[in-house]
Amino acid sequence: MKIVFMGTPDFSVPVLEALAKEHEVVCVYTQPAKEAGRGQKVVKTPVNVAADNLKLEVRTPKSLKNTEEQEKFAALNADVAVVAAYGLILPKPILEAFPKGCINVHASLLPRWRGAAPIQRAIEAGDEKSGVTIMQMAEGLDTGDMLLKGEVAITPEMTGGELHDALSQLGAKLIVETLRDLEHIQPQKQDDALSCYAAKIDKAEAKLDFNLSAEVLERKIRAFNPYPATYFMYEGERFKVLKAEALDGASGRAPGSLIPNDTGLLIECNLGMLLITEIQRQGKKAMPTEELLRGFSFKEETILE
RNA sequence: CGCGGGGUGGAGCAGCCCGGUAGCUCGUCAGGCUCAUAACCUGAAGGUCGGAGGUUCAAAUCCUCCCCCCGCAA
Repeated sequence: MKIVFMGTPDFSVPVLEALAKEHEVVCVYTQPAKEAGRGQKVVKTPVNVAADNLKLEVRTPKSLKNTEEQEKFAALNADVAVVAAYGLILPKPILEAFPKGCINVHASLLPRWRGAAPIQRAIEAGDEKSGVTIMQMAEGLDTGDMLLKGEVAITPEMTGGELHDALSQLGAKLIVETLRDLEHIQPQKQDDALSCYAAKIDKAEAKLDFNLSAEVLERKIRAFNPYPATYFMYEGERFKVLKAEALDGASGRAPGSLIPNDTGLLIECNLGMLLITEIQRQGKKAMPTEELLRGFSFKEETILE
């Protein structure tokens, strides 16, 4: 089949690569390269880099709302467009440009977790499973008819990064299957009553609030690992928290208090205690808390805010 | 030229501002104690202080350039 691929971050790359193996990818749409990172260098998106390696044509329009871009898109005369975390709203003329329309690879078991950050939200909410849904795109936000689904169990230790990678691989596998059997698949409507939305991750959420329970915090820490990574402030310095264990019990101290102990960095929460097991100081690499504590000490009477 | 932190024996840190024989916690090795131990005691090995220049009687410490790592912000 002739396919137009639309995607942007790392998540989309395996999907593009899988498609390129079996089909003719006539063009790749991705977000424009922009200034990013230290030194504000202009950086191409991961999909752009992958497409370059595959020697595919790349287009990076800032918007698809104008008729000129829409006509250029339609002129590709593809059979279908595959969209995976592209990051742009697709107007109706785009959705209807090709015979098979636009098919989306979404990182959740729809209708649960429509929207921008389904991977992190699923872990944060304590879901026991996540997955990928391949769907026919419609005008609403992730509301189109579903074509194929695959599940991934969320284990008690799984991080956002790990789930991301697993879903990315699964998505690549499922989109290939979907295109193979497209003629025979019966689209299924989503039950809007069961839907919920995965709001974008706000940086402010990444700061740990010890007035929450240890259990909730542990899930957030896992969900936000590796990005954007949760943190707390200690004497003006930011400490990223990558991993932790929620423990039962209480020390009787105020939430946020450091609890002296032999094991490691233990923090009182509103309910339960949090044992930080992997941590990262500013300017340092992430490391087991145990290692940091060999050369660095937190003052015992500290109460983190 | 977006802002900033850091590279010190195997690991994590201190020392650098106020140049002058390299320190702490842990690990490793040897010995001791012990029914025993990731416990305790004693001793030992191990570092051209990221690299190259410069200043100086003397540089981990001051100056210049380079390499690598990371935080913020996007």
